[in-house]
Amino acid sequence: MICGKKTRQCRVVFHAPGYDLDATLDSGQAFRWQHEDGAWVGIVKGRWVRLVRAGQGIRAETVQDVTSWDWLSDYLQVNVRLDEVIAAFPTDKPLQEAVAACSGLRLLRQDPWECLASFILSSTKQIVQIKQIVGLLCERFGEPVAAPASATPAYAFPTATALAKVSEAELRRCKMGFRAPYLLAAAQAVARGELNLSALAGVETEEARTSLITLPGVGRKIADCVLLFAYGRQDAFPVDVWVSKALRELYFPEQLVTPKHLLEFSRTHFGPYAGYAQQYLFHYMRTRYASAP
DNA sequence: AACCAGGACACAA
DNA sequence: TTGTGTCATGGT
Repeated sequence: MICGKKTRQCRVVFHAPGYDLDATLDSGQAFRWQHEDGAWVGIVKGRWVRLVRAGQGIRAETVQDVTSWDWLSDYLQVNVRLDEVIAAFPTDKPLQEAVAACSGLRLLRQDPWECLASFILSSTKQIVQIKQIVGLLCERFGEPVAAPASATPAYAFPTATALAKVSEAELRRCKMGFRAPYLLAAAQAVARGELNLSALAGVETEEARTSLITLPGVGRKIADCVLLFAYGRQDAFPVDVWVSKALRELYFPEQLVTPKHLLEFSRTHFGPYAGYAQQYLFHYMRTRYASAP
């Protein structure tokens, strides 16, 4: 680890051979990363971070001295043995093709509140639009975060407490439309302690899912996103329009399959890392025609 | 310019 | 239990 004392900048390199930053940071898990001249800039746990591939590793830069990098290695999940995850996948052709096409794609481990709020805003929105909404939300209601002078101003993701005080009309000005009352209700539930997000880390997946679904605007799909992307429940399998399309086209071509059947299939077919498999299928579907002739 | 987007919900049948 | 309309907004 090398720290530049004069500039207060601090750097580290995580050994992460094969880690695909582009796929991971831009695959609809997190919505705050921006691609800027070959690097990814984002805010993690209230810190400005710049990430860039460096040989077999990922170089990270912050603006403040950092004594421990656990917060970032945990977020990026650089220590997860991806080969073991993939080795545990079923060997069916569709999934193997997805794995081959998206090699190096990983699941992140995000902050529960940011993840929950972001996915409340995600319903029937394209990823670019979700990024825009989240960006506006942070700009208007998030605390300023120290960033390099040359960088654009940075803001932390607004806390539940901060958002709980905001009016629905103000939220709607962030272009979130009918999702505004949902976000506000979630913020208030968390701020009041009616929903303890920290406590969810210690309960069974099904119980955590039930708790999340009590929130208005949070159904099975959004709950599973939070369980998978924030709580590391790798058996959670969010089925959105893309994953639904992937399952239908790749596993049940020319067949009528109910959503319930798809959910049942997802629970039984993909094994202990079903959530990981889900992310590969999602990204595969979204990118497979992108570079086609 | 229609169509669709990492859905959820109330209500109908 | 399963199907349909609605919600708000902007990209493609």
